[in-house]
Amino acid sequence: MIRRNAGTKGVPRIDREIQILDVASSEFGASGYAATNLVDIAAKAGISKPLIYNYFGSKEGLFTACLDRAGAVLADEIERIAREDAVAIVRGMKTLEGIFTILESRPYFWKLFFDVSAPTTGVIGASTTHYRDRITKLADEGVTELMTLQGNTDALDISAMTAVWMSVVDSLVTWWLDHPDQTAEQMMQRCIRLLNALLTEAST
Amino acid sequence: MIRRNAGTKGVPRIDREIQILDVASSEFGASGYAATNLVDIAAKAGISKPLIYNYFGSKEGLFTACLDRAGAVLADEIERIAREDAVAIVRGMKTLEGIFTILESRPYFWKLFFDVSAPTTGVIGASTTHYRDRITKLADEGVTELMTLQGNTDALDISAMTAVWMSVVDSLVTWWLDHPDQTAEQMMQRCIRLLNALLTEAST
DNA sequence: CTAATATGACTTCTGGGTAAGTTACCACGC
DNA sequence: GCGTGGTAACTTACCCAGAAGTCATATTAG
Repeated sequence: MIRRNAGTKGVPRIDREIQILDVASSEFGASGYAATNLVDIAAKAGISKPLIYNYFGSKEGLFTACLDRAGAVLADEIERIAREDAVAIVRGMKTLEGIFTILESRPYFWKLFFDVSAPTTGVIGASTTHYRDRITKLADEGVTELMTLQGNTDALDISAMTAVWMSVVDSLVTWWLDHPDQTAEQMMQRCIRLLNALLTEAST
Repeated sequence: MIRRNAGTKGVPRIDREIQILDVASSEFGASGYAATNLVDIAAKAGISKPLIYNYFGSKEGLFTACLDRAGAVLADEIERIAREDAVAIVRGMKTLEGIFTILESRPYFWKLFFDVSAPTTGVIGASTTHYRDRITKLADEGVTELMTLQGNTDALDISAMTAVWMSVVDSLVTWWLDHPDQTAEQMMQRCIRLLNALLTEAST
């Protein structure tokens, strides 16, 4: 029997993997792990489902690969910024700038680590926890610095503040997604204005 | 044939519905729509799956019922607070307090409206949009007040600030879910401390 | 007796996963 | 240059577990 579309199309495995990961990350990020199915991903990538299985083994494997790629990129960048010597709010703003830059072309990266519909066990749970911890640790570090300057060293307060901070980042990225005409520079200026509005309002 | 568990157990429909909605809301809230299955919900409610279908028709119907109940409770409370005369940050804190109080015994209510794994079409999409819009409108109103006091009436700034505010609420609720021993009162005190830390730090 | 509450056992269908084969390319001997 | 065999890239057509949804029937309160 003749299979019109069978056979190699000359795309090297590494390129195809990246292409699949791009599609998968955006689908997983947009709809969550459980609501995403591999046939759709394959269709959007212009390939067939078994190719995904050849390269990633399973749905879990694919998701884990997405997590590993996104986690490495994000954590590396945030770590780089943390090594600079800014503290407290200035450090926060610098981190924000770095994250905006990283996420500009791949906004869904961030969402992968906060997907409630993904398994919390097995490799996915392990990978999620690993990268989320790595990022959270850095955020926690910055928040601890800021809180300590205020004499507040309560672990729960710091933990909650860290969660809020991460969420603020998330919301700004999401907002940016809905306003793609904005540049990174404009986003930064906006953040400064918003911060000032909050601070000056409170001082009255 | 003898069916041990068949027959009424004397539980009126309305009570059973509430009981099912409680279990379902917490399951949907914790794992997302797509990752939740009705057999689990039935098991946790101590009933059989067909009873859910008798009362709610479908998985969609059950989720919609969860949304309608949670949405009404949340939106009513936030509207009530909006009618008070607090403005700016004070209004924000009062809203937060109201939300915490409402959510104390049912923290998953909030999550239902921000479930990316839920369908965006059909009755679920309509209900989600309806309540989310109702809540967002009130948030927008409060943020506009605050920003106007600063002389900032830029629509994009207000829109971004609203997104950040909603996300802050979301993150606090999520954090609370991870720390279920905390009371609404403790959450409120914590928020006040966090706000102060931010404000005093910035003024130095 | 009747209506409401309730279930066991079924069907249907979606979506994860697989077996087996097709096509293109490249290295190598001649 | 030219068969030829090995390998990498790729697909069709299928299997099957599990979750959505249905039906006929059982039990009991009033």
